[in-house]
Amino acid sequence: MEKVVLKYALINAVQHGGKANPKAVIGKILGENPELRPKARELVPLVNDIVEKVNSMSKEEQETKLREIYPEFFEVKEKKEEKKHELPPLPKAEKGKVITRFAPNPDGAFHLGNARAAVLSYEYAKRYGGKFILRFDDTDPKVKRPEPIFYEWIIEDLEWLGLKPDEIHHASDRLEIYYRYAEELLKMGKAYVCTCSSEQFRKRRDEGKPCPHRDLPPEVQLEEWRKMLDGTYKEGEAVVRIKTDLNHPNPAVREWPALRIIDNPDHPRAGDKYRVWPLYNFASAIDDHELGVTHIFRGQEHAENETRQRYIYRYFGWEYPVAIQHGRLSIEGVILSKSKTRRGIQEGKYLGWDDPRLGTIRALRRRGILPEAIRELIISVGIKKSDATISWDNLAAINRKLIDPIANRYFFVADPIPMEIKGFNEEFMAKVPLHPDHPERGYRELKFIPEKPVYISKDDLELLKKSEYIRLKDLFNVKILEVSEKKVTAEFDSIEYEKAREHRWHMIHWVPEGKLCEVLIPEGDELVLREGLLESDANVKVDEIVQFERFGFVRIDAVEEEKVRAIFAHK
RNA sequence: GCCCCGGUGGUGUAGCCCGGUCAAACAUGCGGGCCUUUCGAGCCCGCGCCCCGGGUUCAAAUCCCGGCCGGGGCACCA
Repeated sequence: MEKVVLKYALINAVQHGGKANPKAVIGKILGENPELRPKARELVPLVNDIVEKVNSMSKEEQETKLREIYPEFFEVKEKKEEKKHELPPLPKAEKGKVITRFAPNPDGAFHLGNARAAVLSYEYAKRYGGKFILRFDDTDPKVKRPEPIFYEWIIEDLEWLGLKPDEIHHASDRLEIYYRYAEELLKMGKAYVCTCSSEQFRKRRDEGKPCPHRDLPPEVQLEEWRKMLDGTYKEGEAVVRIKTDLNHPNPAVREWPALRIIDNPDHPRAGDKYRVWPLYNFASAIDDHELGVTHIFRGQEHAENETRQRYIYRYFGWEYPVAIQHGRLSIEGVILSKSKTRRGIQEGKYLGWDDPRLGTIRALRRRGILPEAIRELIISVGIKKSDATISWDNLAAINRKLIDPIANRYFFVADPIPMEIKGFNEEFMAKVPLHPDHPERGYRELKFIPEKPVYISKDDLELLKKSEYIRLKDLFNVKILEVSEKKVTAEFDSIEYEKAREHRWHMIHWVPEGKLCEVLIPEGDELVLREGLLESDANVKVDEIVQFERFGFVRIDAVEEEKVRAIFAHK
């Protein structure tokens, strides 16, 4: 045993600068030799002893000794396998039998926060060879009123993200189904029609007392239910409640409401055909069962709803799906809230649901974020109950890796300033690859003409003030003579790139002439507009993601006759 | 007020269920270097974390209790 202890003590000492830590040594020994665990108590003094001896040796002695008793230590080493971000296995998941669903209310655009549930649902369904269902939970024609356009957008955005649903359902098509189950529950005495005012009801509920309608017989309940359906009761006058435990510790789950009346719903799909509408918990509970959903992914805010919905599952003897709640996902400083977004659009602050400052999927797409980047981000964030606020850097880093190889390079000069160059009297064609790592993609050409200025960016002015020489990238080296906000004067120095490198001269981009280009840069709540010149040879197309060298990656948003508009993605 | 969740470097995640191989991993960020006709990419080095306090144990990021902090729910919203 002493030998074993000595070995680990030496290893520990060698690994940690000559000083072994007895606790770590014991841990290591017991970790790798579980059969010694019962003897832990005897081991401690022994280890302390040996560690003390080891620590009094010099580093060289330790190493020599270790080499002598355990030479393998020096052979193995390294081999650090990188494990990819991967989702953990799903509980109770059987191959081919996993059915997940994404159930948005089409009352606003799909955003990154919603995407978390969608991506997880899709990824797991795919992983287990199951089915992914899109269900529009559009049962509130009043407060969170669905709008036709969002039904389309959600499908579009989902497909853009690569999450094509296997089935699409609309809760608003399924009212008859909810009615049937509601009647069933009324007959079973598990639900009742409550005509209390909400204040009255809340008071009783908080005291744990039943409402007077609760224990009326099923015949009466069905009679009342008719009156809800046929219009005898008006909006706000009656509601179907699910019986629960009146003393449930959380008053919020007691006797929760299942269906209510909306007088003139004017629902975008169902019109005025129905006046009794289910609430979220009722519709969702019924649908998840009816559609055979096995695994539910949803936000933490729904944790309590599971408790509510389980009552129905218990009454019908159904098995509740595996429900996984995740925390909220947001991006640093980006507004995701539908109501705030809507308000901002109405006030004219945002350009629309795809304003690049927003966190909607459409906005991210418009900025040049790739769907894979969003998926990767969400998968790396994983299933966690705590909220996650991702930084832009993080998303940008993932996205950059994806777009760097595909984005062609161009020179864009923001806030151009003319630079007059003396001392070079021939035309000179700069030939620059579209992508430095992929010359096979071709070249772009920038022609220098004597007597005509080239344009450089105001952003580089500081650099020019500090340097005596500078290289115009892919052209030649110049000596700076005069610098002002209006004009820069320079003198040709040399052509060779090597000279610039040798002297570590800074390199800036430039443009002999160009087309007008504006770049929209989202900066927090501001949308900064930068205007400048894009090299005239740039054959960019709408939707293309390119890199403006030394400026950043952008997505081309519009190409007009005389002007290109781009949206800034990230550095 | 009542009821649920959570808390690991600046940020995000892994580890926690089942205590030891965690002197805590990965990515991003930041600092430095190499390479490179971009301040891009790539490569190398460095920085930086278990919310606090008790308890259990030979041993706690991990289990238990208390506190603090954060998020969410308490709608005839989803």
